[in-house]
Amino acid sequence: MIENDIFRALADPTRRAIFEKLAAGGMNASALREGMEISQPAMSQHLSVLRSAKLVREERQGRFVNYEVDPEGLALIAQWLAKYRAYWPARIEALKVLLKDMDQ
Amino acid sequence: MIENDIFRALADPTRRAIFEKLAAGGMNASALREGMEISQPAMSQHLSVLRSAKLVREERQGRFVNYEVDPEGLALIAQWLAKYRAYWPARIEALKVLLKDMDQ
DNA sequence: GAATCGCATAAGTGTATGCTTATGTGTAGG
DNA sequence: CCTACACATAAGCATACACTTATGCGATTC
Repeated sequence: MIENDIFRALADPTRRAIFEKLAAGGMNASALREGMEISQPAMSQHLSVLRSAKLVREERQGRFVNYEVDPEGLALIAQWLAKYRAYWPARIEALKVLLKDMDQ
Repeated sequence: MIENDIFRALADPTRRAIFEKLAAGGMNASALREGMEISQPAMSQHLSVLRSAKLVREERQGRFVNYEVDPEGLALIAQWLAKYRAYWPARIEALKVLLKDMDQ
């Protein structure tokens, strides 16, 4: 179940930080480690978890591996969230922003 | 960090099932257990986790405790998701549904 | 082609998590 | 009040998880 992979992946604060960093622009694993006080194997393992959750995707570039946000994971979260739209409060600021951006 | 509580709460499939059940209508803990093969303490513990994640809220009714979906948790997920709207694919079906529902 | 670099994988370890059984707490009813 | 009921909490246990160190594997570079 992919939903399980997604929520489990996001349950770890380090992985959310990695994801947020990637959201600002794709980069390789070494660049991701900069300023993050995390070992190389740990980063590799986190990226593996994010990858199987479809939150991140990789692209080999020589001996580097460039990582970037995978929209598929985000879309799946949006789908999950949409199931409960009956319970969304009418005027949450985030939703207004969301609406404005999607209307474009 | 509430984000942490939310994603950790949703990382468990049993808790997502409980949440989904409550989304169909509020009910007490005993009613929730029906058809779920889960012990009474386990249910109580799961509800406690969902409660501290603001995904569920309680309302005492005599010796029963009625549980229902708390919109606050869902709104927080929406906020988190909104941060990455730049990566949402243009025409995901779920997002269209989402947009349609939020408009008007 | 040997060394180095970027990254993945293996194996081991402490801690968190979800369960269990047992017990506590508060409310309703006879 | 005394019992029964709905639920919460405590304590213990097996497993999952995030980390570590060590090693493997391609790809570049000299």
